[in-house]
Amino acid sequence: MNKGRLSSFQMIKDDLLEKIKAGHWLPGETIPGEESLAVEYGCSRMTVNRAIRELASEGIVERRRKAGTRVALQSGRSAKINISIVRKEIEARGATYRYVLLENEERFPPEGVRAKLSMKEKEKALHVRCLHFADETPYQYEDRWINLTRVPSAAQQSFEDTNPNEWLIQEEPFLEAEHVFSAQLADEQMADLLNVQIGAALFVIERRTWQGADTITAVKLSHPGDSYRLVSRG
Amino acid sequence: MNKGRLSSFQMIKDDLLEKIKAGHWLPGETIPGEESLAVEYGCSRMTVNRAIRELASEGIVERRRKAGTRVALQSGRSAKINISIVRKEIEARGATYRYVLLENEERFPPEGVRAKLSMKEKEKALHVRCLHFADETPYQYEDRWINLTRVPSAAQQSFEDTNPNEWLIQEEPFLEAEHVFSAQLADEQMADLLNVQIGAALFVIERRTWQGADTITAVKLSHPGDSYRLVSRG
DNA sequence: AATATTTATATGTATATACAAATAAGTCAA
DNA sequence: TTGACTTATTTGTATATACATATAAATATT
Repeated sequence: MNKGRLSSFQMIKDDLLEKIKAGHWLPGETIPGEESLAVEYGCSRMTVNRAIRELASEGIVERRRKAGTRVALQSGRSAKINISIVRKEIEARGATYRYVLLENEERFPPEGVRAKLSMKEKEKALHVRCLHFADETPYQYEDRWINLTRVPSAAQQSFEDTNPNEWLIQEEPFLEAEHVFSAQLADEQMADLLNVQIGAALFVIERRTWQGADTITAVKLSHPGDSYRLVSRG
Repeated sequence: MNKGRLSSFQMIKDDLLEKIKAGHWLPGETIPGEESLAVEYGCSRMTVNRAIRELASEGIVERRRKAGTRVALQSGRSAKINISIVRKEIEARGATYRYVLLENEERFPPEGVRAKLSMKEKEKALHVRCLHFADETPYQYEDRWINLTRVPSAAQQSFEDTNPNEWLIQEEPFLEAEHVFSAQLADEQMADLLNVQIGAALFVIERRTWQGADTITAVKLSHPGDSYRLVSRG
């Protein structure tokens, strides 16, 4: 009954989480039912319901009607990574951001890209390549293809001032994406662009972004591997 | 009023999300208040409240008392990565899993590791090193330190049959973790272990897991970069 | 004009009640 | 023993009501 400053469902949620983490109920074990917890906490079932429902949505517990609520078994672990806008990423490190456009041309995409963008043959896509600097050190090389059928307005963009990354997020804010992370070696071109030795390790992120059935853009982001660290907590 | 099969708050949530994605309300714009949406959908305010509250917890909208609810400005994207048990990862590729233990010794950890495990000086930790094979090809090299103060039972484990990865998940199921992903080059030792050229690209995951104040284990997982792909959707 | 105070309003939470839906467990029939 | 059916229990959702709280906007004060 709202004894502290936090709302009551939040207190209950915290208390349950603490007990679960402390091993009061082990993974797989069933925790008491809503009714009984409501009595224990001196509140209504709805309040307990909300607390547990939120724990369930966070993957801490699993619920099933009639069977009750049990502590989730962690079969693997999931890490949530935030890939923010490059500029912000760089600025967050306290470095100065600079951006250089290398190419902005309508081209017939190579086979692989055409497949990724699910485009018809003999259709042009926009090829944008650019470099993002942190304090004048190359930080990320961006090689992007944009589906012009889906985003025709991209053709009018110069991308001189606004980088394609930020422009697209502005233009198409709610997209689904798939990321592939890998380690690759720098070839001559990459070494030149990122100012590293040929054969240096690169941390590569490939991202495909779509909405509904339409793929909007496919991009390959390459970073010098010794300086790039993708961190995730949880 | 529950017109379809889905519950009403879910329908409202879906409908709002669809409208937001379609650009009915642009990022930064305020959507109608709960009261007014309740009238529109012919339901109670509480039902609308739940729909919008969930959208807020998913980062789609932002709410402020008196000011109302507005469509969130998308500042970046977040990707959820699932790092499952190595064995399962390998088996999911249709390959046969094999595991070889290389070392299992109590040792004084080097400075860096001692700091990570937040251990006192002159305290031993368990050093376990092993290799995970996919179809007889080296897939992952695991270099792990386990805090024996926190997990004393690890000292009794041979890790001959069960690998430390799975054993720890079993033993200490509820953990918090931090991951760092990076690209590195194979040195002589790595090249030998993973059967790659010296100077090959490695995809490296460093993970620290803890519970409360106690760090339980710190592990470095190295994979041949050209064969390892970490995929995430969302 | 700048600052402090008040007011109005949208969201946030708590609770009681009612019914829906899934399903574990128990019962009965073949 | 097996499978079909029933029932009892637990969670899931909807709603009305009441009050709490943050804060934008309006008003008063200096």
